[in-house]
Amino acid sequence: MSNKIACDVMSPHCNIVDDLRRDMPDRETFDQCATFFKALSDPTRTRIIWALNEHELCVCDICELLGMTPSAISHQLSGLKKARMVKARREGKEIFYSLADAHISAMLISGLDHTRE
Amino acid sequence: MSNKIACDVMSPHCNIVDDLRRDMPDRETFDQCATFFKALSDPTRTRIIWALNEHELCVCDICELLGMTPSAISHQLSGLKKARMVKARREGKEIFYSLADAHISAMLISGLDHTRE
DNA sequence: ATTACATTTGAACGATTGCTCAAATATTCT
DNA sequence: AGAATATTTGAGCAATCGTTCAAATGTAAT
Repeated sequence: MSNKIACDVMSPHCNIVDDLRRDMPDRETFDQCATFFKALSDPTRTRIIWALNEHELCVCDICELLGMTPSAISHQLSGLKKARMVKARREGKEIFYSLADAHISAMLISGLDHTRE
Repeated sequence: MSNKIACDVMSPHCNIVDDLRRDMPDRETFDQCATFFKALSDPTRTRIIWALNEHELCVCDICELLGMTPSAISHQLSGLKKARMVKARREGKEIFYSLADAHISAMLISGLDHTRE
């Protein structure tokens, strides 16, 4: 932060800011929270999550549904898996994906609801 | 999409995919939904939204609270405003920001709850 | 009018993202 | 073993992101 502080330290809202600082969750909480929302911040991922919420699916089902490359889908799934939003199960040559827990789909649903006002 | 389709069109999950395709909301719905979540996908923005949910604040209050430049905060606020998550009100030299509607804070709160397990 | 303060703006930057492509890996069938 | 299918992996690339910096704008006080 190279600029000097924008407003006077003795600003009238000084105590409000102090109160907020006391109550505010720590940085790491916000970091994790933002990471969680990031999983839902791309339309390809929201479509994948929507689909997996309806049905366990293999990579190739998702490719067909979304009209995208196996590679593109696999990359996204691996990100979602690393974020623990999705889990995988092998069955022969296919790998079936499903949602890791209910929070994610609940969040997506309420995001979709909000979108449709 | 330049690769050939990954799996056989006559795959056993063919009807499932067809069913999903029928029920799936359209692309634009997912685009808007992802845009909504994108607002919450960065820790600076989640902290701003958290703070505004507690109190209407001017830019400079937020700067002080987060230890960031007015410019950085202003850029983020302008993004949030364009996404209609935040509204502004001028009072003399200061501009006070507050949340545009209750959905946003509800979403953040449940994200934070999920984060803390 | 001039100064001071609060905020915005736009260019510039390094970092990250989402995809493609080609190659690798894993599994099944013959 | 060898071919076929399903998926993953890593490099590469354009696009976007979040911040900084310098300059502009808007408002109030002197």
